[in-house]
Amino acid sequence: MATRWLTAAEQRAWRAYLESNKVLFDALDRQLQREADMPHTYYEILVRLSETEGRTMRMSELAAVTLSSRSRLSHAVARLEERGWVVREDCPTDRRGQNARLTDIGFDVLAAAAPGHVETVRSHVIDALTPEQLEQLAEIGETIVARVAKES
Amino acid sequence: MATRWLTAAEQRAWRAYLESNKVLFDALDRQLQREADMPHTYYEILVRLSETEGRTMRMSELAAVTLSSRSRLSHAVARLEERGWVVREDCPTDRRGQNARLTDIGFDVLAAAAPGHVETVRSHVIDALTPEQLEQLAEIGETIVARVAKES
DNA sequence: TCCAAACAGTTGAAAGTTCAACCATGTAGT
DNA sequence: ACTACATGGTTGAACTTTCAACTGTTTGGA
Repeated sequence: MATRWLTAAEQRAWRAYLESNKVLFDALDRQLQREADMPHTYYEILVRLSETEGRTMRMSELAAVTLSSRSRLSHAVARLEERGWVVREDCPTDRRGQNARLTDIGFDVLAAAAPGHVETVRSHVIDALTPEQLEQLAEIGETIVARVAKES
Repeated sequence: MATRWLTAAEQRAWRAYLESNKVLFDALDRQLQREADMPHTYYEILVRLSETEGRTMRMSELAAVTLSSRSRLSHAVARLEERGWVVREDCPTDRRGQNARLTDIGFDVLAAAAPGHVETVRSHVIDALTPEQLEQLAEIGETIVARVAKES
């Protein structure tokens, strides 16, 4: 079957999406790296842990909610543990399992990093768009997530 | 000044955007890696070169249009050169300069990779959204790009 | 002409990600 | 109980990206 190449309008949308992603995550990563000495993925791990009861989560679940592979998470948590921001503990109910727990130091680090990060997200994205556009963005994002999940 | 945290609606949009990005680029990278043995960034380099007169571009310009650092591009082109997909040539008008040129082999590799990639982009994004949503996405992306450029 | 600053590009080390292989534990079926 | 398979998680090697330092070239004045 012949390839259905993108039309001009489709290309415009696709390239705008690609470009906005790159410049945006570049900026966010740089900001976090500069002000909090961590990449965005690590920030997300800390956020998820901080939002959980007991600031503790099973490794697999943490990998699932942060959308990272178990391998990636394992390496990442190893680094976070070196810094004392997270500790690993044996899971009491499943001897295979490990829990990652956010330490008090890790929580403080996150609390210190959050305002700068949120401010950047706001100024680069949230405050740049109208409420209607934010709603559209949510719809579009959710549609893509659902579609990709279905395809693969 | 007190941090202006995200409202529920803002969080929904932001997290949907984050999540769609991750699952989408994960899927795209995996598809390209599997079917064409290259990451998405390399694909973009080949595309840009293929679209240029003479399939040749100055390293700095190529870095600019692919939104990558000169260092990153330098490493990437080194790998592409090892594979014979690109060659570096001295720039005739500026002895500091280097031109990257897409080889015939590189062009063929790109031509072989493109249909599968476009098909994936279509099925995961373009065909999942309405024409209105694509237009919205273009607007949103362009707004973010302009904003980030202004901020930094 | 000479010098300082800017520019073009590369390099090596450190950090993050991916992939496949691996160990240990749990689960289901016979 | 035994076997086979699935699950939870880690590891090391290969690869990509970042960062800072570096070489060589050009440019714009004194």
